[in-house]
Amino acid sequence: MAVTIRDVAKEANVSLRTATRVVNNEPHVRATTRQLVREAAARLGWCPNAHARHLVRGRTDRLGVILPDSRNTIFSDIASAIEAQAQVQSYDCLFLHSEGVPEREAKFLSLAMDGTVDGLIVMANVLKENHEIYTRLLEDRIPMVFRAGPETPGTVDLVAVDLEMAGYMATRHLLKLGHRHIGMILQEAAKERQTGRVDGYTRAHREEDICVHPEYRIYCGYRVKDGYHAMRCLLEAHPKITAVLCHNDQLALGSFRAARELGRRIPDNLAVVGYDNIELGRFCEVPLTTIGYSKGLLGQLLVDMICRRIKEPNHPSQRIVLPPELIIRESCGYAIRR
Amino acid sequence: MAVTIRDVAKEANVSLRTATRVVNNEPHVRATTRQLVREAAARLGWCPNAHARHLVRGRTDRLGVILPDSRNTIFSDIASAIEAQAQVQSYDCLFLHSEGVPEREAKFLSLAMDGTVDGLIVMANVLKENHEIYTRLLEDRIPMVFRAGPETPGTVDLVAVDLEMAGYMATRHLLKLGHRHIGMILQEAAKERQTGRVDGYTRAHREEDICVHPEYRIYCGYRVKDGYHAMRCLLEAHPKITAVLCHNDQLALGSFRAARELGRRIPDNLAVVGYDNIELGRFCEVPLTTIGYSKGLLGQLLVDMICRRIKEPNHPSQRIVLPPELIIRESCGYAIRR
DNA sequence: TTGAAAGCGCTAACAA
DNA sequence: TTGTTAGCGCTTTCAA
Repeated sequence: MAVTIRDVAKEANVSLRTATRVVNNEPHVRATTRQLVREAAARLGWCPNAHARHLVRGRTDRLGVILPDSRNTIFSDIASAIEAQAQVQSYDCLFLHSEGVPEREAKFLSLAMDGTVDGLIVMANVLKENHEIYTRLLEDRIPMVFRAGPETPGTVDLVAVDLEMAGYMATRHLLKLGHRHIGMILQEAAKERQTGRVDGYTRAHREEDICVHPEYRIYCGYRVKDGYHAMRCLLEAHPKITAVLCHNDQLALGSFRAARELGRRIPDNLAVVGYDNIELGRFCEVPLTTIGYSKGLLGQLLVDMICRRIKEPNHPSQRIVLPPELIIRESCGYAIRR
Repeated sequence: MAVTIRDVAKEANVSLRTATRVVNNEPHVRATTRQLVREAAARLGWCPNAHARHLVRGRTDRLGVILPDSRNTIFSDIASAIEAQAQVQSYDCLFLHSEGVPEREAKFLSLAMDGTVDGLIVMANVLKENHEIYTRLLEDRIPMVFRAGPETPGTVDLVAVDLEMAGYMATRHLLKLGHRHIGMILQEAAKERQTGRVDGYTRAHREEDICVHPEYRIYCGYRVKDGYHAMRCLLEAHPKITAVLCHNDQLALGSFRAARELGRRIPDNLAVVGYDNIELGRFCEVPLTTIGYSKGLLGQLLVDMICRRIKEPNHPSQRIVLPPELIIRESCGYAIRR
């Protein structure tokens, strides 16, 4: 069967202890002995068994990162940032895509319980179906940090973007451009837990004494096609709408085709604002005006938090809120004629 | 510390053996005893240690899937198909994104060596830097299957799409529409190992006795922005070009903005064809004409192959080639005026 | 139907 | 500098 470190020790005529010393780069081994063991390992093609190692060490130096949607590239961007910082902290990452399926998310959560990973970074969309499991994990002091809306309840480690401010900035931008009928395409899954965007939208309207139309809000899924259908419904139901705020860039991009099919031209007679600042938004035919935030900082904070939680399980929990930034490109055009 | 199955056995006043029988749903346990153990486990909040279990079992029932680019949604689609079939075969999947970085790919390959996964599905873009490692893995009979071009050498399990046919179909479509100056935006990384598209392109031209311009081919990276830059370069260098074949949809979508910046309107005076049939291609402003293939079948075959390889390490290797399909939408418009 | 005990491959406390 | 040995938490052979 597979060659073990015992075989290597035997081959090199040293004890098991010496062999492990060598393969783990521990000191107190004569250089010649070290060489001997190295050669034996290479000759036999020895490869350490991860399970044995993790079992005895009681840790894996591995982080699990639960992502909601593998098709939305914003999560790839954040994942990159997480991975970069994890490397700094000497951790490997396992990226896990729940795709909005509770059973999948639950399975990933069990990876923390069964020791496959040392801790979990959970990116948004905590599924309420798994609420019990989360509670249990938290009670069991399994290291976890969340990326979520600032309004998330509970005492957990968390980093968020100021969604109220994001909604406010985007809305104010549109109002200043002269828009008076601004729709919102929002994500159903975040309806209850992320009210920030709507709050900001409302505040911007109030500030200008402009009436808010709740019927201009439509809730949908998170896929590209959902953005398409949402835009169609919204525009067909409320043709007065001249601008739309989208929950994220993916939905915004999906909505472009619907606008065109209904005879709308972006930005000539329809303005669209996204959220996330994904790469494709810069390169689509009409570059997307959007809300951005520092993905690098987000990833870094998430990793640093989980690492601290792993090292100090009793450290008081912490929440950090990141500022959003309005990125003006072309999808809102210039001020509309009144 | 953590509660072990020993603790559970003690709590239930049974032996270790009986406890494992219960937690693994083995027969030969009296119903009342079973119940006793279950309750004890629940009371103690016992959770099996994955490493211990995998160590002794010698397997994990887990597959590693190496993907080249987390930002290209085609891989999300194929990953979904893989995961679905893996579930049928009772395997879990770990999705690993190499992002074109040799070190990352190498690290993932080691997951098969160290027993973290039972086998590996490698999606395209095998990095030549890791050629040695691949050779070693193959020699060590680590279960691996590849998704690659049909022209990939060696005796390995592999499933491919007929790229020559894909290139032929796309080119012929454009030629029939009247295009005579057809550019190609190709992926640098696949330049040497995937010549199929170019072969098909050439064949279609020959068939019509139309001259092939090698200078109409440009090679670039795989990101959206690479598609943008490639299209700019290509069109600026060769304004005669009226149609462009892209290595994949992601690149095609990235190229749209470049065309617009150069005063080209798709499809009015520029036709674009992609490859992969990603969701966004249906919903961008001008839906993308592209080459598709059965992602479901691709994923299924990949999984079935790796499972067979795991069960029968000495089974003769197999290669399967899937047929491509031309999906006509709007990005090529109608026949151009000559 | 139940249990005692060996051992998966590795690390690390302790001894020499 | 090197070696002996006891586990990590689990599965499984064999015996009762």
